[in-house]
Amino acid sequence: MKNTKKNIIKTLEAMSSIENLTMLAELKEKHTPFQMLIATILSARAKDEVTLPVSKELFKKYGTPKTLANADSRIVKNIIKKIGFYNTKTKAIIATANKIQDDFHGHVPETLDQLMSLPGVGRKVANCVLVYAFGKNAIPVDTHVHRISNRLGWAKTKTPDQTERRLEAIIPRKYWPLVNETLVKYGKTICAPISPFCSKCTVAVSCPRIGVIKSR
DNA sequence: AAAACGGGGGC
DNA sequence: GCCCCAGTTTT
Repeated sequence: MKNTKKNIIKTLEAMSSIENLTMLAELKEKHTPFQMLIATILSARAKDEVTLPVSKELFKKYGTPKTLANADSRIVKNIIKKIGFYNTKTKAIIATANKIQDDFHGHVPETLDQLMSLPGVGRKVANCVLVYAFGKNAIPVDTHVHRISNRLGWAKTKTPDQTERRLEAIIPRKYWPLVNETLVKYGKTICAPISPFCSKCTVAVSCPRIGVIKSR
């Protein structure tokens, strides 16, 4: 099957049959943009089942830029310890809270460049905040999106950055926010990194199986 | 381009 | 006990 825009949209719709929301889509319901930002920073290379409860626990004490900016790093470190990379992440989220206070009047910025200027925020986290916290058009590319895009032949790329450019070129803007949500859900369940459940994949017919890229 | 950061969950 | 996990920063 050729990678026309119509076919890609059809494939995305076919993959969206999975009913569970991603962690970020779930968090969106009851959390502020600042809390979405912090939870997204914390989620890097960590599992949702750990990140979710830890984030909620953190927000009980430090749920605003003001409170987190002035937090005791030892207490924060202890709360988020289970996530891993906790030294780095503690420093990052406190510094980010301070920068939001000092440079952005206490509000999470809404542009990609400004978000990426925050400590601990790279392109993926910034794009996630744009999509999940502010409802803007962007395509956050994590390992799931990168892996599946390459398996399906939508992209033949080495880096997530290249994948993002490619997807933005071949997918109409109005579908951009769906790409991350759909592919992450699909990647967690069917199109797994190591042993994908191809027998249960509803879009296998569209999958050229151009090699199986490494999990990381 | 490669290394460092990391505890917890799954098997 | 070993491997993996919604990346980012530093070397």
